[in-house]
Amino acid sequence: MRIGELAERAGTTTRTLRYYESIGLLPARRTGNGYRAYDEDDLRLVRQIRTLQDFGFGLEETRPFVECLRSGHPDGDSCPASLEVYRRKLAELDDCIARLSDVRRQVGAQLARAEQARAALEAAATVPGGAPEPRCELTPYDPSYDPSASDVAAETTPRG
Amino acid sequence: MRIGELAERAGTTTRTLRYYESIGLLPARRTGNGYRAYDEDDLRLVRQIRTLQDFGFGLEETRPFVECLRSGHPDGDSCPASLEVYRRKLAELDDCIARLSDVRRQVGAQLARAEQARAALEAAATVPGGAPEPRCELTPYDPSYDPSASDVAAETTPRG
DNA sequence: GTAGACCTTGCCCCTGACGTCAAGGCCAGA
DNA sequence: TCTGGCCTTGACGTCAGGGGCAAGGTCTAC
Repeated sequence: MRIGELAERAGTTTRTLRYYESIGLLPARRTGNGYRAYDEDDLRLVRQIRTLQDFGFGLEETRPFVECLRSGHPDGDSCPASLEVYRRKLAELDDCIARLSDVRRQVGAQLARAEQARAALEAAATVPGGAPEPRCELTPYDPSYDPSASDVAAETTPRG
Repeated sequence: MRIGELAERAGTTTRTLRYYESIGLLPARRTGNGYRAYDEDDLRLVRQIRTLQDFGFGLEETRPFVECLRSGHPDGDSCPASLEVYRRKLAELDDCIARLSDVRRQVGAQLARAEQARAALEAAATVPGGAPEPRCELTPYDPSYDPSASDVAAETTPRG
């Protein structure tokens, strides 16, 4: 099949598939006229990649799974390198969740303190204020708390 | 004070302060020769920004706090807009933690399943007597796989 | 009067995962 | 033959938060 069909069947875009090829993740054979040619195995590779991406894996982290599938294994996680990525990802997730929980606690404490201070002020002088319009922009969570830690989970990017 | 001193006292760089000015977060007065001039209040603003950044706030999210300080309040979170940012951040954190926890659960399940499948395979392969020796950790086109992998004692990354 | 530290603006670079043109090639149907 | 759709490569933009360097201006100390 050609790139348009693969993109449609895999639920992605042609631009994405060309990008995968450009980083060596999904090489494509070519037909006589230069068009990319894919088969059902390539469709499975793309689906494996997208599944892992939904888990927040970066593209580089999907590489062992893709290689595993391409070498003939029935599942992308049948190989030790894939299991290692799983384990590293679990450790990253645990670390990330712990840090976020700590930040949540601190921000919650700051909010409580500031709200109490405001309540005290407003009790002193009752001043009606306008409702602050909340911005509806979705700001993604920032995993770069530690600049040397590889990041995880870009779930808030509208990809799906 | 000039930009170099402010950067040093705030624990950041001159480049960062110029960047803040370029996005309108920290405007600077100018001396006759064009140098940026800052005072102690600006130092407090920068420290407020850095504190919030340590919590994972984006620069845009620090803006209400900075403007609150600049309008004369003793704390950056004395204003309703700042409180609103706190609350939105808390909601984001809760959402993010929930999603990451769910992903963690799913990845953990995948790992357990894949490990069991491998154990079964190796048990079956050991009975005939050959070493399993899977060859899927080869990643031929990958000069630098994970430059920032911290620990986990990654032994299955040959990388060359 | 000059060395050297500090300042200015401006420009290109990086990450990740693509989106969005632009200019042109290939092919099937009317 | 024309039209329209799909394909190609290439280049630039995005978002955040700056890093790094160049060319040149300014100030201070010796």
